Amino acid sequence: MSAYKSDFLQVLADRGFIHQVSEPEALDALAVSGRLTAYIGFDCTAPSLHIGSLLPIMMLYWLQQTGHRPIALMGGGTTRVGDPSGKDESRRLLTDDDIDANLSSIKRVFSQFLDFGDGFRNDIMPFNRRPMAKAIMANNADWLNHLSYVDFLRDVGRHFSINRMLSFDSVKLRLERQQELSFLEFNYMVLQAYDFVELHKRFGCVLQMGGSDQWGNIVNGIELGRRMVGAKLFALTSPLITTSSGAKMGKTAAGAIWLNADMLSPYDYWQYWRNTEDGDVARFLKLFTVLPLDEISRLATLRGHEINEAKKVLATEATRLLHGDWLANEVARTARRTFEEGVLAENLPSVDVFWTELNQGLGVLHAFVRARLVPTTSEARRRIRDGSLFVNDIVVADEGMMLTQRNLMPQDVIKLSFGRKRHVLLKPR
RNA sequence: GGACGGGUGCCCGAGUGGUUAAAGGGGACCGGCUGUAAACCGGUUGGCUACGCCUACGGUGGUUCGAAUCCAUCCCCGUCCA
Repeated sequence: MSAYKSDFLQVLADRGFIHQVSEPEALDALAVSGRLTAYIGFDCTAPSLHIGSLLPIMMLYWLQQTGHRPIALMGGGTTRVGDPSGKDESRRLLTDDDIDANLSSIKRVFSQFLDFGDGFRNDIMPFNRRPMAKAIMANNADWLNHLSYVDFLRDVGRHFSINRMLSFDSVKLRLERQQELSFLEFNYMVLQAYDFVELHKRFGCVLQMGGSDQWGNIVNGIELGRRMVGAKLFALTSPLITTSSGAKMGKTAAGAIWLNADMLSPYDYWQYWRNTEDGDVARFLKLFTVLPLDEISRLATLRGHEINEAKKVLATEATRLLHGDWLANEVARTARRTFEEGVLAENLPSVDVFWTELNQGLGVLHAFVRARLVPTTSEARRRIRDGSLFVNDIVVADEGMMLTQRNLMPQDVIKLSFGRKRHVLLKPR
């Protein structure tokens, strides 16, 4: 592991955040000599970020914890264009209303990880020798939306070489695969480069971070900064995180692992981390928790069924960061009761039904759809044939089964399960 | 504007008049084994008021007893030409 002099780079390196750094020695020296301002951009393509964005967020977290100043840049402007990097086809364009709605819904999550001066976070890290710098939230719509086209072309566009742009992966891939790349998307990298320069001018930002697929875009920004304002800028990218069996992170039955609680419950979030593959536990502890490294290396020595302890720590710590202490402990307890003690945990995700429905009898097929354990009644039928639906832990044998008050457990709930892991309580009211 | 090729289920991709809700693969999910892991093995993968009905092969209209498959037209994509 390379030895950096700055806490910032050393922590990121130790924890496995670094894929590539431009001019590491110079950046390291800069980080030692004073406070850096660095940014990461986040697109507003969905109403919530998902765990793919967690890695960049953690980089901003460590940046701040090691005494520097993070900027979370909302892509209110760039989302109107659409990043072609790593995509085969262009996404359909989002409306401005969608983007606005997404943006405001995404913003909230950052205050869990960063201190914007609202006093919400107040971590004291041992290596934090400087007073904490307030994080900045910016939105590139503020400068991109009002650009005048010809001025922009003259000031910025003249610094870009089409020849070179064509050689970037994001572009090259599309062309090679004979997938269309619109002029609109082609401009994304220009706008992103311009963001970097703008943030440099506004806030003295000298470093852009991002996923490894952003390297080309970031380097463009460095180049533009040098040409336009003679700035010395830096790039730092994180590795693409896949599970040890090679899959991309963040896919599950229900879809993406969202960070917003209204799109994925803290319980399900905890479960996601709890089900981490053995081979990923140590790596994920370093990336997605803030536990000290010696504690992590201790957990990493666990083998066989003992590694489950480490997974629980991972799940609880990761959930704590996003949802806070109280919820993290609560969902950990719920999981323990459900999976280890085999008793009914009343805090499992639940769905309300009416007493009158139970009086009349509620068909199992519909009950499972209501609980959102299966998407359709057809699916419910298939799953019953598979033997993977359970009512109160008893396999459902008859698709015509009716749920009534007789199915209520002493706690006045009916426990529906899909497979061995996913449970929802039906609560009459 | 012209020529040629193409648009099939979550994705890739077969299929050129009927037995096709559509081969095959990938992905995903469930089950078994286990440790709420991986690997492996098995199953499932359009909807519904369900032994029947409905929707589906870019859109619309047509030919036919019958169309993803044939015809017309429109839209979209790619390659080349202007």
